[in-house]
Amino acid sequence: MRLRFAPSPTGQLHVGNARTALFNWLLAKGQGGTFILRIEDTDLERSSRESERAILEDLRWMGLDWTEGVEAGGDHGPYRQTERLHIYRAHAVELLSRGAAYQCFCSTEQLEADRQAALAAGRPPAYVGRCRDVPRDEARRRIENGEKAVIRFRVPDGPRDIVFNDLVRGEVRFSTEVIGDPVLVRSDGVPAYNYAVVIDDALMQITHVIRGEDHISNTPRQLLLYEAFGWKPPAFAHVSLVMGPDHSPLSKRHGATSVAEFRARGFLPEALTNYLALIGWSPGEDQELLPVDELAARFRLEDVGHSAGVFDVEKLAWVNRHYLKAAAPDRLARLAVPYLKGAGWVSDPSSGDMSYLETVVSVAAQSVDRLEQIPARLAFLFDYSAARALERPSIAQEARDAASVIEATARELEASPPLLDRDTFRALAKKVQLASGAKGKALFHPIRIALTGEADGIELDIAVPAIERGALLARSGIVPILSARQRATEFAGALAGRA
RNA sequence: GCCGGUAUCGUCUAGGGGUCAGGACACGUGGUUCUCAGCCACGGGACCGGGGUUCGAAUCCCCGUACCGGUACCA
Repeated sequence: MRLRFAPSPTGQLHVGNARTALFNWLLAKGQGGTFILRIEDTDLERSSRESERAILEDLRWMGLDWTEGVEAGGDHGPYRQTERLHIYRAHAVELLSRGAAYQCFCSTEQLEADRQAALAAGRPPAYVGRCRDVPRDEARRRIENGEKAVIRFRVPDGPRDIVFNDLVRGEVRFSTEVIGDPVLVRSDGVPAYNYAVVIDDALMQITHVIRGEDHISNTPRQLLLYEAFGWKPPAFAHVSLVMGPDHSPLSKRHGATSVAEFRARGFLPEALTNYLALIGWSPGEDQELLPVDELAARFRLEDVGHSAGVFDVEKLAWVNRHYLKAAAPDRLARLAVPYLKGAGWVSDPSSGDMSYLETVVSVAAQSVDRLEQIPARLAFLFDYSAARALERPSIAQEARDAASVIEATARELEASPPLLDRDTFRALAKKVQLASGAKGKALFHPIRIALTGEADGIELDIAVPAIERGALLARSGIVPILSARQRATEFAGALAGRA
């Protein structure tokens, strides 16, 4: 079993295409097949090496590795279409010599006029075949005179149904009557998609073509080409497209659409792949969250749904939360560093800094949707300011009402060693309770406000020791973290100053 | 216009001639926690419409409607 993903390097890898790539990869992985990566860069104006590089990076990030193709090599290369021009040329010459293809000199203006006329008459706007019967030597003469021509495939005469068994949709049928002679080679000598794809899939011995539904009506043309060459066509499977919430094709105005954007927002690759697999396919047994090798083991084309699916960012976020909770602390810390740098709190973390970050990041990761939200969750550590907190009316109000708790906290902390674990913190809270008479919410919430500067956040039992350990960090690649004692003193002072 | 495809809760889906039409996300209510998030429990919510076949249709067939794709010297 040989499968391929063949993107055009004309922009970022779109999640819809990523899903198509994933389906190919899952099938190859699950069935012990080969997954091949080919680059379809025949659109010279829009293609770029930069896009190709970005797409390859996105695929690798998702874990969709290939053992044959661009940058991997293989026996059926080259794997970039612009490096295969000689191959397409040779096969076009063969078709021409057999009369299965012909040169067409029609101008674009003429073609457009034909199209409008056909539309007006209620006929399919297919090429009328004006140049079909230009004699071979006349064609040669015109070419020698410098006239531009495209090479068209000669669709066999007479109405005939082209039928194929689509592995996800079942039998699909098209009449040759609605198929105009397709352009194989453009006037600049570059092959058109429908031609290059057939040559490549055949020569690369692709056995299963899994692609987007937008290619389904190309399939009969391609089948005709396989027939003309006497080649056995691969099996085809057309998967539905991914839509936006309004059920129109997923596009920029729906927000993020590319794999790179989701990565930048802090989605984990295993979350994206797991979620993408769930659009139009179900692993069964009411299970949804499965490791990728398990997905591959269960994946079957026959189980792929027929209808288009809406991309649901909320559900992706839920899947991501699941994997965020499962991720190893050292990995989370590493992944969070760019975001913490972005906030200006981390520059060049030492190994001591990293082990500190491991503990705090992995706690923060328990309660966010995405890595991008981790800085906000950890702002209490790196960006504490009593004065700034008290500028917020609700916090100022609560602090005034609980002034005795805050003062007691500052006083007790003066005499206390650092609160490096939850028990030490609890013991201090107990002393504050005895001194102030407050308990429960009236006790802990003012302490939270004074020590974190925020009204909500991670559990105090964890937050306070994190503050204390941060304050003890050697001068490092992390901004200084104020100790609980400093915070309580600063807060009580600021509160008294305002009164 | 023509050709092709598709249709189960708001969304992703399971199922499929007789089911209380199942699960997940989201949503609502309650519980838990100093707080947010989370977690737990409970709850509301669907077979596109019309015909036909059948004892019985959401399921099979036909028609319609809606949506998506194609109709390129784009892929």
